[in-house]
Order: sequence, then C-alpha cells, then structure tokens
Amino acid sequence: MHTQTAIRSNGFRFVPPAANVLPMSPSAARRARSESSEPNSLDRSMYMLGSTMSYARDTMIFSEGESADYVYKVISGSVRTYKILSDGRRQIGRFYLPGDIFDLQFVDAHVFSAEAIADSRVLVVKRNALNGLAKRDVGIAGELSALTSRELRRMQERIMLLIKSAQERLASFLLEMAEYVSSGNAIELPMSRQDIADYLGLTIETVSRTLTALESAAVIELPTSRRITLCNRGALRRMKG
Amino acid sequence: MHTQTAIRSNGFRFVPPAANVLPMSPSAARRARSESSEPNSLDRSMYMLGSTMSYARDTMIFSEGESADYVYKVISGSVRTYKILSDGRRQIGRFYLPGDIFDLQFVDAHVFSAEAIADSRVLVVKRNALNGLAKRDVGIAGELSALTSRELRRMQERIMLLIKSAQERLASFLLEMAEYVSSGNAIELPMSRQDIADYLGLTIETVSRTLTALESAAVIELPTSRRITLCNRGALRRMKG
DNA sequence: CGATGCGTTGATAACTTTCAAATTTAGTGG
DNA sequence: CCACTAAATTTGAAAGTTATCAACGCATCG
Repeated sequence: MHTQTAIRSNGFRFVPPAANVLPMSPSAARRARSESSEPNSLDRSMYMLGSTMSYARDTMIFSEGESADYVYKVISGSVRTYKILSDGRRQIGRFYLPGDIFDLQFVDAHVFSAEAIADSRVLVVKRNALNGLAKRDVGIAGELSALTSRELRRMQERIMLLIKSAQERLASFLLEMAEYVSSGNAIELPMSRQDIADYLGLTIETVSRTLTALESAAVIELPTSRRITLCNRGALRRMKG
Repeated sequence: MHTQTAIRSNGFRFVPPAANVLPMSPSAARRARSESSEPNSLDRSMYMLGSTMSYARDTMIFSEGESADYVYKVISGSVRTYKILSDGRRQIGRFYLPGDIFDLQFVDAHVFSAEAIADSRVLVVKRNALNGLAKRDVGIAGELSALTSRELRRMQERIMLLIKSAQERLASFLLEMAEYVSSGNAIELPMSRQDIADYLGLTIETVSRTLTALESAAVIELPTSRRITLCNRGALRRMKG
C-alpha cells in the first residue's frame, strides 16, 4: 500500500480545482487549462473519482515494482520519480509540479518509485475507474492519450538532453524549469542540487561548478541555492545546442 | 510529402501478415503476436487500411517538423528515427525492426526524422483512419494505448541507459539487440557503427574500442563488423549495471 | 588497380568524476 | 532570537573516462 504520513481524503465530494490549487504557478495553471478542448473534463473526473492525499517531504508515494493501481495528479508541492541502480546510483525520471499528472502508463507495475520533494498534496485516482470512464467517454480517452503522448515526447526530449555536455544539460534544465516555475526571470527550484544532478546524469559537484560558471559568465544569478535568476535567456538557448 | 524511391501500394486489398513478413525474426514475430489479447486485431486493421511502401537504403521516410499524418509499421528491413542538433550532431531516437510500429504519437508534427537503414518495406496507415477506428472499437483503442505506453517505457529505459558509462551502454545495447535480432547467440546488426554511436550518445571510436575490449574479455566475438556473437550474457548483464 | 567508405587503433586533449576540505545554509533547542 | 549542530553546497586537486585528431587497414566497387 501507499506509504503516507497523513491522509486527507475528500471522498467523492467534488472540490473545484481552483480551491485546491493555491500554490499553482501561472504557467502550470495555463497548462492545466489547455489540457483539453472541452475544458477540464478529465480534470473534473479525476477530482470526482479520486481522493487527495498528503505526503510529507521525502516520503514515498509509491515504490518501483509495486502494482500500479492509481493515477496521480500533483495538487501542491512537487514529486520526483526515480530508480535506484544496482550500484546505488539514482536516476530521476522526472519532476512533477502542481497540475502535472503522473504514472499514467498502462503497465502492471510501477516502473519508477515516487517521492514527495516537498510537503505535497496529491490527487489519487483508481486507474480502473479512469479507464472505465475512458471506455465510455471518448473525450476522456482522448485526453488520456494526449497526456501519454506528451509524456512520451518529454521523454524523447530528455534523451536528446542526456547526450549533451554538462553545460548544455544545465542550460536546457534551467529553460525547462523556467517554463514551469518562473515568475519573470526568477526560478524557485523545489529540488536540491543532488536531485538536479540525478536528473541530468551528472554529479552534484559538476552541477554546482557549472552553475557557478554560468553565474561568472553573467548568464544567471544565484541569490540563494534554491533561487536562480535568468539574466540572459538568449545565451542559455544558444548553449542548449 | 513522403520521400520514397518506389511505391508498391496494395490499396485496400487485405494481405495476410505472414505473407508480407518474410524476414521477421522469431522474437519479432512473438512480439507481434503478443501485441493484443484478441490476436492481431490492430495488425489486421492496419493492413486493411494501409499501403505498403518500399524505401531504399538511406532514403528518408519522413522529416522532422513535417505534419504527422501517418502511422508506420516495419514489414521488412529496418528504420532509424533521428534528430540533427544545431551543431551537426545526430541523435538516433530509436531503431525499428520488422513488426515494430512507429510514429504513433498524437502530435501534429514529426518529432524525429525517419530513414530506412536497409532497403525496407513499411506499412503506412493514415492516422485519421486509425483514430477513427479506435473511436468505434475499444479493443483497437486499447492496443494503441498499450503500444504508446510500451514506447514510453522503452524511452524511460533509454534514459536509464544514457546516464551510464560507455561499457554499460554497449552491454545494454547488445542485450537489447539480442532480444530483437538474435538467432541463438549471434546478432546480425542492421546498423553501422556510426548509427550505434549516435544511438548511445558516444563517438564511433568509443563504440569500436569498447567492442574490442569486450572481445578481449571474451564476452563477445566479432566475426565481421555487422555480426556479433554473445559468449557470456551473464557478464553483459552484470556490466549493464 | 586505385578510389572510396567504413572500421579500427593510437596519441593527446577536454571534460567529468572522485576524493577531500572549506563554506554556507538550515534546523533545533535553549 | 541566538547559538549550535547537521546538512547542503561550493571549491580544489588529482584521476579516470571519453572525445578529438590523425593514421592505418580492409573491403567494395568502378
């Protein structure tokens, strides 16, 4: 079962998304809105069918290999999926931020493990319920397909990223995060340097050094370790390769 | 439109898969069979709706950015999808062998370009036709979802691969190819060293050197450059990490 | 038979990791 | 609120891995 610290189930009571999504950034809200042509049909269904669960920082949401009976949507906070390799290295599959749906795959068992990066609230929906709905409602089915396709595309972009140099990876990462969590040019990172390193397939030292180098080149500023200001997006895009 | 060297359209005439799939390896055939619980329903539909096209070695099937109106299935030969980065580097998205379906994503434009690696025959099906069918037939829709999910999973495995060392990548690659194109312990590679390098995010020299090292370690044999014999799969699995 | 393309091998350079230590930040209890 | 402790991040030096540049071997094909 799920390892959680606290449960705040809302049962089958319908909770309007806006009320539940306080910390959603403008860009995340935009994504959520544009997910469907018939606005938020899947979103509505998920809220109706699912329950909201709370997870404290660094607690597990599910574990690799467990049977995958649920689909998840981040309400607040953020989530990382990851795998531990036999030698102890950790590869992060992806970061999920408010509005993101994860573990949508039609597979029996979880391919990755998932943990809350910060204290988070996650909408949890029975996969069967969602699939049953999709069978009856072609609009929902289409939304689910579109989401899976988008996830596939993201993974393909990720592959393009991982063949590049450390500087290129960081540049891509910063621009990617800017799309997600920026307000203006300031990025508020929910994850640690170690998380970034494991996401980009680098060591924490290389991440740190590369960020310092970007700061020296006046491309970014690092007011605090979790906050990064983009001073020159053009330069980042050029570096991205 | 499609860049092709020769067209052998079979219109809407139904061609039994077995007749069309001469060079399909045993494992590819197994995959094709196991794609569906109601055997080959999607497969049948694709043959009914689509046309078989022939592409000569190294000719383009479609190009990145073109509108993606078709879904493809390899009948014979093999296909690579790829992207060219701004600095000229090429990243190969994936190799597709007989039985494999590609470009199944619900996106407007091709994310990758596709070329025939060897002279190939490819079944080409209008995406609209397939989607229309999926709307009416929940079994077809399920098969399509399953294929997309499987593709997503493959990409996730690919990501795990790309953070590893050259030796680990080659070990993974060899075991992956063994699943696909092996007869016993002999692998007949359809692709060049450069293709392998661009798939694994390495240089051709590193691929060559690593293979030579594996041969020195008596893990593989290299009778010819396109043929590789696995002498010690256990060792490869351990290396894979 | 020479040209051409592909693959291998060698030497060197560039980049990233590893190990170690210093520094900053965050959390906790007084 | 401040001081103290632990954790996270940054920085430095050395080692390891892969890329780059160059040359060579080998097969195929006019």
